[in-house]
Amino acid sequence: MSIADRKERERQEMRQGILQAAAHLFVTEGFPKTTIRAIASEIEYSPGTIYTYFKDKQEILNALFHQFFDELNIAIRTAGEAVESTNRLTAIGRAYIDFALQNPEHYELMFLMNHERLEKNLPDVSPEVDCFDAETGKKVESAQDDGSFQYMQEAIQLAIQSGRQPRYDLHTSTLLAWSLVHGIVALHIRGFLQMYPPDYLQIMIHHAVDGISSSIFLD
Amino acid sequence: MSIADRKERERQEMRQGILQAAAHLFVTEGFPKTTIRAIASEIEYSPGTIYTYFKDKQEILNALFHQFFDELNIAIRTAGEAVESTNRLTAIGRAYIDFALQNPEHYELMFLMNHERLEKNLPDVSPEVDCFDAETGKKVESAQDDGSFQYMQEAIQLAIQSGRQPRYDLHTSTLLAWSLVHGIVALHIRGFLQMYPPDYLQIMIHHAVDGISSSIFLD
DNA sequence: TCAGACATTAAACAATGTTCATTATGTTGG
DNA sequence: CCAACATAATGAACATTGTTTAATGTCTGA
Repeated sequence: MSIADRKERERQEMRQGILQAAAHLFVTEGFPKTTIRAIASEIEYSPGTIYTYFKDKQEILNALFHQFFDELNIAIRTAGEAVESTNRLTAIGRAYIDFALQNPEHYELMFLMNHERLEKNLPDVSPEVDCFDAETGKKVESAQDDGSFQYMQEAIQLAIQSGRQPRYDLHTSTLLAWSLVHGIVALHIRGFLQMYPPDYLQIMIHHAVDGISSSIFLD
Repeated sequence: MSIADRKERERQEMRQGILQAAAHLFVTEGFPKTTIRAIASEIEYSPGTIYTYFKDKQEILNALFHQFFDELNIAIRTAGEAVESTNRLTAIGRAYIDFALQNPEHYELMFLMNHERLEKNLPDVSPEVDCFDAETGKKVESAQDDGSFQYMQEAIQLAIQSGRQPRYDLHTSTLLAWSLVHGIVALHIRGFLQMYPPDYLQIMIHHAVDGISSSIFLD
């Protein structure tokens, strides 16, 4: 079965090549310029060939979507593990904002764009939601436990276990923390913070990172 | 000059008709279905006629953009003026979230979509930024003073003048408040909060509205 | 060797935003 | 009232999208 293996390998390499070209165009030229024809041209194939490896354009975006989330997760966890659990939430927030500001096109595809046909598995963000399930009444354990959001939730839980006084329940705290950092970078990327001088914006963002903790903890 | 007046009036009526048709399509069918041809069909004219009244599609979106911001501003100010200044910030936050959740397509166009060619005057959101100007060193008074963001900033200032202890300076406080509410609704509209049962999400959002104050005030 | 599976391509398709020559209509000056 | 002109509306056409397909080539497996 060696030939079939090679074929499959070549197929995956082609897929990766297409994804790489798409990601490159996406980052360097922006989304509108990332057309099927441009991707095909980048890898020096005809447009039709793309459809041998991906069902449609959305499937390419899906793949990039997951790929970018993996990058975010790595960045978040790396930053989180580098500090002790008491500072973890702040470190995560800082890493999240840095990721978004340094990879605005990634963040665009991940959180800002409207995907419609995206299969919203969100396999790498969702936290476990085991709070009261409305229908069955029993807790539902999510199979997912390696997402950034989940990790943020764990960091908050660790802080609580370390003695910090939470203002709200765990899920609400996590939502507030996530909303705060997402809100800042989303507004910034969309140009709604342009009226602030860059230096001052940096200071405000720095304060905001500290603000994550103070907004969800009493002490 | 009565005939010229009538012509100008008819022209504005046609513009309004086009905008109304576009807004209707936008809300009922969503953005992708809001094509020039669909708008033209809605008002029973040929597609080319649209270009007699608008330079291109982006100009139509610009007009809707401003129109929707006017609606948001009215909603915010109405909610704000209905309560005394101590509760104003919370009322504004609640109104902001309600507007976004009840008019997701509006919010989509206003804050979520990527406009690129949009002339970012943002004539109805921006606050005055009179903090230290990097170049000249002197404060720059913005001509703009009726935006929702500006109004939120004033509400925070009122709260401070009423004796509340701010955790950060005024601009940072305003940014945090706005980021928090925008973050929540942006994540929700993009489907990132789907794992929460709707009832529970409502409770969290309710907590979040209270959280605006507690995140920027010490007391 | 040969038949079938597969990859690649160019061409074509439909739908988009946009432009343009043509037609029609209404306005204005004499 | 008529002739010239400005303007608006139209349908056809254009370029650019994503996508499909028939044809061609290539490679694999028996």
